[in-house]
Order: sequence, then structure tokens, then C-alpha cells
Amino acid sequence: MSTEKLKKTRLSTRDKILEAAIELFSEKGFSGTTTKEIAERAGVNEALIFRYFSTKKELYGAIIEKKIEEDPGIEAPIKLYRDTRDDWLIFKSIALKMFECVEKDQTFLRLLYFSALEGHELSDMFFDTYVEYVNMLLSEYIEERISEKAFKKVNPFLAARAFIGMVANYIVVQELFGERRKRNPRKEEVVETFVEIFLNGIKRKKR
Amino acid sequence: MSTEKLKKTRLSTRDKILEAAIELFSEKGFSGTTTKEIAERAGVNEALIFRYFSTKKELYGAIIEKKIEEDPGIEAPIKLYRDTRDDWLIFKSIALKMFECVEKDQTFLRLLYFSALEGHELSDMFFDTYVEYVNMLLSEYIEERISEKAFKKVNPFLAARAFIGMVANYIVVQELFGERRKRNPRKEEVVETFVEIFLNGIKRKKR
DNA sequence: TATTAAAGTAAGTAGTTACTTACACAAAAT
DNA sequence: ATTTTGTGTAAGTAACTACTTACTTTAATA
Repeated sequence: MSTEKLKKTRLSTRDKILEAAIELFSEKGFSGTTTKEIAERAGVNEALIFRYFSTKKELYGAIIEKKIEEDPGIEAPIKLYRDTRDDWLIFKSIALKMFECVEKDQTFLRLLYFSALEGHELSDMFFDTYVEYVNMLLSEYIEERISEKAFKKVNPFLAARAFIGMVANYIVVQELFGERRKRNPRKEEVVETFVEIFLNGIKRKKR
Repeated sequence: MSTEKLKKTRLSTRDKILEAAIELFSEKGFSGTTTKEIAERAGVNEALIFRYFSTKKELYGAIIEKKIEEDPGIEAPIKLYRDTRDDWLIFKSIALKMFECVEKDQTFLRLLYFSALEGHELSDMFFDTYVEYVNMLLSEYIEERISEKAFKKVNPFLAARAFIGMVANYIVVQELFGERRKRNPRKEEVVETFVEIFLNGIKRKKR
């Protein structure tokens, strides 16, 4: 018996349901997924789903909460490197962390977008945890750098959005709009180009 | 009788169905919308839907095709102003055109994202028409400006993505993740900040 | 005026949906 | 030894799904 199979066996019924639900909801959205399918993929009886979660909606809520708790810490690099004032390092590692985040979990982006489009009540919290929080931390850092005269005077909130936006949109185009098929530039080239454009754009020129 | 009412009356049954379907599919996606609902909102008998479109999926295809044909020409400014070599004007008007595009049609962005997530076969064409085509034209322009030594040597494709990404992501955050509620910076400030950061980042410094 | 075609509708259909019920089995607690 | 508890399941249910049928009304044409 392979370790993988062993691992599967050890999963509690509740966890098997959650895992199958995460996969299916991320593939087809809330209304595109049936509880029957979830039960089949989890390998459990459909009625069991309703023993653990009283409604399909509650199950959906549970998986979004789970994703929110599993926060991969895109903001880690900024907290870690802030004091070095090494802008290149900070922005580069934030971008790389964003790439890493969707590479590690293929369901993440789709769940985030599906939950927003389908209007789930936890969608806002999901979004705030992953996107707004990072943007806030980053705009704080940019504000500091402006007052240190290292960066030009710009709206720090918009500058942060600009940088996060470059990276986020690139990832979305790749992951959601299937541009993966084409052989794209290496991740490192992408990140370095974006950081270069951004930092050149915002840094004060030395005289 | 108001002109609006008159206009409504003049709409053919087929158009009434299409209009209702556009609204509903953009609100709730393909699998979240029922043909009964569409008929109710259009004010026609449900059976009529299937006289004009043989399946629900075909109706969905028809509305996406319609949207593709209605292409609002985000690429117009670049074609129009390319020869002026006025970078500020060109990039600013592209960004403004992008804002304009989603302001004029509230259903557009949601349909684009829903069709991609739900994996409709026309989704790629939809995406190509609105996003890839503009990106291509823009990267051509950037390439020219690089060879004219006006811009730095960067990957033109990535530079175009960077700019489009800033703007697109800002709009998506506003429209899809309901950041409209907060009173945000004026559109003009947003656009000017983005263009400033981008052009400063990519322009060669004069010596 | 008679004929035909198009536009519209009520009432279906078979299959699916989220969710329930009633019951079986095994281990732990009494 | 017997009750309780947790875990599982087959077989339902009522409401809903996309889609059809058979029929009527309206309007254009000959």
C-alpha cells in the first residue's frame, strides 16, 4: 500500500467530504456542483454530507473558512524585510510569494473568484485576508519610503494597487484564462521585469 | 407613453430573451440561472426560449457572441494616437477606455469572468478580443518605442501586461470584489498615477 | 375570403436537485 | 448484559430542472 493511499485512508469522513468539495466547488462553482457529485468523489454516502453540514451552503462556507485560515502569508516578506529598506528584495519576494501561493494550491484562485461572482457572504473576508491586507501593508511601506524621500510623492494606496495589480492580473490571465498552454516567459523574468518597471517608476532619481 | 417603454415594446421577442439572459447570466452565471427565470424577466413564455434557441447552452453562446461583436474598441486610442508618439496621451486614453468599457456595460466584466470560470467554449475568443488583442497592439507600440530608444530595453509583452494589469486589476477589485462601497480616489487620479508610474518606469532618462 | 405561416401558451415530461427518513451495525459506556 | 453513541446506508421526498407537446391566436399572403 502506497503512502498516498494510506494517507487517504486516514482521512476522516468529514475531511474527505471537505477535500472533494474544495475540488468540485473550485472547478464548477457553487451552483455548478451537486451534493451527489461531492459524495461520489469523496467516496461516501450522500446522506453523510448532511450529517456533517446541515446544508450545501454551510459546506461551502466551511471550505471558504478553511481557506481563509490556511492563509499562506503573502505579507510575510514585507514584515520580514521591511527594516532592510531593500526595495528590490521586498517587492520581488512579494511577487514571488504570490506566484507560489497559486502554484501550491490550484483551487485557491478559482474559489476566490467564484465566491466573489456568486456572491457568497464570506467572499469579502476571503478577499480582505488575501488581497486587501497585503495592499494595506504595502501602502504603509510605500508611505514610509515617500517620507524618507526614497520614493516620489504618489498616492501610496494607488501605488500599492499598481504593483499588486501587475502581478495579480498576470497570474489571473495565466490561471483563469488558460494562457498556460503557450510557453510563457519564466516566472523570474516576469517578476524582475515588473519590479524593475515599478521601482524605476516610483523611485526618486539621485542627483 | 415614455420613450423607454416604447423602446421596450419595440424589442422583438428574441431580443427580450437575449436582454434578460445577459442580465441573469452576468448576475448568477450559467448554472445559477434557470430558463424559467429568464422567461419571467423577459416577460415571455418559457417555451418561446426554446423556439429561438434550441438549448440553454446555445442561448448562452449567443449572448457571448453578441458581446464579442459589440467590441467597444479599447484598442481605438492606440490606433488613433500611435503616430503622435505622445506616450502620456496614448497610455492615459487606453486606461480611460478600459474604465469606460465597464462603466457603460455593467454585465461585461462578470460575463467575461463567469464564462472563463465555467469553461464556456467561446470564453477564449471573448478573452482574446478584449484582452489579448489590446495587449498585442500595445506591446507592438512599446517595441517600436524601445527601438527608437525612447523606452528602456524590456520585454515588450511583459511591459504591456504590466500596464494593462495595473488598470485591469484595479477595475476588477472595484467591480467584482465590491470595493465600490468605499469612496475611492477619482478615476482620473487613478489613471494618472498608473500612467506616471509606468512611463517613469519604462522611459529612458534624458541626459 | 381562404390559406398558410408565424407567434404564443398551458400543461405537460423525464430526469435531477437538495435534503430526510428509518433502519443497521459496531464499539464504548453503563 | 444492555443501553447508548457514533457511523453508515438504502430508499425515499417534494420541488425544481431543461425541454416538449399539442393546441390557439394573430398576422401576412394569395
